Parts: sequence; structure tokens; C-alpha cells
Amino acid sequence: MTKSYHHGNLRAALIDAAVGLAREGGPDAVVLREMARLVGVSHNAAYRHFSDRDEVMAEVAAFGMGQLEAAMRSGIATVRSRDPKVRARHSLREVGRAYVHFALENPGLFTIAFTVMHGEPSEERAAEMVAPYALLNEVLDELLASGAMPAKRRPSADMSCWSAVHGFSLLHLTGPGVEVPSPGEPMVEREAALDDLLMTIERGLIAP
Amino acid sequence: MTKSYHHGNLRAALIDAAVGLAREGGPDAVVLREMARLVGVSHNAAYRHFSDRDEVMAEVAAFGMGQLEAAMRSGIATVRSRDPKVRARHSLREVGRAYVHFALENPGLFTIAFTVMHGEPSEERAAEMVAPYALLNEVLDELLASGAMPAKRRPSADMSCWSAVHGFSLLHLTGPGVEVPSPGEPMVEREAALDDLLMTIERGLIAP
DNA sequence: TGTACATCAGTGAACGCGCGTTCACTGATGTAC
DNA sequence: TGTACATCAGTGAACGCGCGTTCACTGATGTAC
Repeated sequence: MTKSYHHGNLRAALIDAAVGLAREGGPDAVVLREMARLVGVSHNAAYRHFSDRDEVMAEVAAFGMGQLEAAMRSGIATVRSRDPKVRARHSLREVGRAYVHFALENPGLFTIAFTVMHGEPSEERAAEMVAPYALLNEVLDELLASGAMPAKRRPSADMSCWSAVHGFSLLHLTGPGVEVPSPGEPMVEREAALDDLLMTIERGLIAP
Repeated sequence: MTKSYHHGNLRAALIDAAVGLAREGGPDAVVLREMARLVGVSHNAAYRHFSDRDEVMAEVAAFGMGQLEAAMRSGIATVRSRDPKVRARHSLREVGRAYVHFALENPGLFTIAFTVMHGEPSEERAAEMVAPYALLNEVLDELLASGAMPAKRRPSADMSCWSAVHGFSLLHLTGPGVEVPSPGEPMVEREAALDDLLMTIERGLIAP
């Protein structure tokens, strides 16, 4: 692992740098020349490993989606109940809460993940890019199977849930009254609003 | 109104051009030099009427918000029922539907409105910038007053409703599986999903 | 009604920005014999 | 174990992009007397 002419693992190192830049400054901060500077390599060396800046962005987006999925899984893992209906309802809540928390704590990665998602699936990474969505659907299947939700609600339930948490995230990220993320009252209010949102959706899906 | 040296109404003409560019290409398309080209004036003439590109953007954003509010009012105006509870519920639905339709039909204006909203209120335009939000709150007040919604739901109802329609809009605008806006099946499916979303929120707010 | 002058609105040339990308190159590595 | 050669990974210089913004300017307009 000497600092020789050949780096040895430049591709991975560049992605690392790109993720770091993405975390700090969002899409616009992912700059090829800056990545190279961070890794200590000439500004065009990246072209040995990526055809494009877009390819780098796709990599960062896939990483972000992976992190989001992991956060959602962690949320589900906190659910303790054994009763299938309760368990499914709580899983849905926690998966939503995790989604919002991830977005608010990782605005750069979150934004890039959805910026890139706008384009085509990029083939290889396709499964990774929709993993969070797939996980939500698993939870909704559980909700349906448990009998907590009427069957006719299932088809559009994914869009409804996703819209709610996605909108909540973006309104707090780029919406009006940009709250400073200080760990004070606003944080408490935000969590209360999030709780209410999650409960509203849950009632909406479950109510007869 | 001769095409003399002095334009006479350059500021308004430039805003017009900016709105046109915004409609077609979103934030990045609002380019000072292009505005000037469209109006037929030198590329720096705008600096007699705006201090900044940001000031132009704020103007476009305010226009967009005004249009959004108008669209929401039109939605409310379609409600026919006399019964207060039914009327309030339908108003909420229609205001949400109008929000989503406006976003999907005017992606450029919608995006700029929320991009600019991220910054500070820009003083003069502050009221205009939050008009859609204020209108939503009027409808929710009506829902509360009619007795259709429990009082304890009121405080967070605005964020819940707004999150849902905002998220739905953005997922269809910049989300995965970019549907081509052809007037075929996908449009029908999208409307069905939107109906379900609006009903889910409504049930969630009303359910005991 | 004229004239002098201040003020306003638009002009043309220029700068600097920092990037993504390409080109011809050089240094390092692996493989066939 | 050596040597020739192909291949791979990183280099340094350069281009073009198109913009926002500033500067010193000129043409048009309005107002005081």
C-alpha cells in the first residue's frame, strides 16, 4: 500500500470522496476535480474508472439508497410487538419515521438519490435504487396479510405512504421557514408533526 | 408604443420573459441574457430594473405561487354541496387535487416557487409566497368548524395535508419511473392514485 | 416657446469563474518466451 | 531468471462553455427658468 504511481484502489477512493462531498453540499458539490484533489490524484484520473460525471453520481445515489434502506430496516427492527396487526402497523410507522429522519439527517445523499432516480435505472444499480420502495411494499403486504387493512386499499397504499413521508421530508428540507436544525424546540415540534402525519396515514389506510 | 430607445415597460416585459423560460425549463432556464434576447434588449439592461438574478427569481416564484393559489381557489369553487361537513371535506379534496395538478402541469413554475421559498421571504412578496398555505389552513378551519374533524387533529393537519400532496407531486415530477405525460393509461392510473391519497388523508383526519 | 442641464434607461466591451472533458504523453505492471 | 513488449493507470496542458456581473459610455426624457 505504498503511495506509488498506481493508486491501487482509486475507483473506491474516488467514490468515497464523492460521498463525502455529497453529504456536505449535495449534488452540486460532487465535483470531479475536487474528488481528485481529496484523493491526491490528478484531476482527470477519474476518467480511467468512470466514463462520466453521471456515472459517479449514479454510484453516490446507489450508496445513498442503500443507506436509506438500511435506516428503514433499523426502524423496523425496533418494533417489539408480537401481534401481527399491531406489528404491521408499528412497522409501517417506523419505516416512515426512519425515512424522514434519514432525509433530514442526510440531505445531500437523499437529494442526490432522488435526483439520479429521475433518469433511467442505470441497469446494474436498478435493484439498489428501488430497495427502499420495495421494503415499504413488504411492510404494506404485512399490513394487508395481518388483516389490518382492507384489500382494496393495498394497490395505492405505497404511493400514499411514500408521498406523505417524501413530502414531509422535502418541506422540511427545502420548504418555507427553513428551520435551523438546532436540537431545541423546533426539533420537538417537528417530531410531533411527524408522529401526527404517520398516525393520520395509518388511520386513513385502516379505517373502514 | 414605438420601438424607441426607451422600452417603457421593460421590467414587466423581462418578468414575462422570465416566466416563459421558467415554464419551459425550470430554474436553470431563467437566464438573464436569454430574457434580454427575448425582449430584444441588451444583455445587461436588466440591471436597471433588478439588482440581481435572485430578484428576478423571486418575482417568478411569487408569480408561480399566485397561480398556484388561483388554481386552488378554482378547485374549491367546483364544490357544490351545501352541507357544511360535506362541503369542507370536498373542499379539502379539491384543494389538494388542484395543488397536484398545478404542480404536474407547471413543473417549472412549481419548482422555482419552492426553490426560492427555501430562502428568506423577500419581504414584499411574503404574503404572496404563503398564500397557498394560508388557503389550505382556511379549508382546514372550515373542516374543524363543521365538526367533521376532531379538534386535536387541527394543529398538525396542515403539515399532514401539505406533505401528502407535495410528496405526490414531486414523486411524479422527479421520482422514479418517469412517466411520459401522454394522455393515456398512466394519466388515468395517476388520477386514481391521487384520489386514493386524498381519501386516505381525509379518513385519517376524520376517523375517530 | 426656447434652452440648459440633471437624470434616467439602455449599450458594448470585458472579466472571471470553475468546471467537465479531451489530447498526447509517461511511468508502472504483467506476461510470453 | 532475464528480456521484449503490450497494456494499463495516472499526468499536465489546453479547450470551450455560457454565464452573471461590472465598467465607462451614449441616447432619450423631463423640468426649471
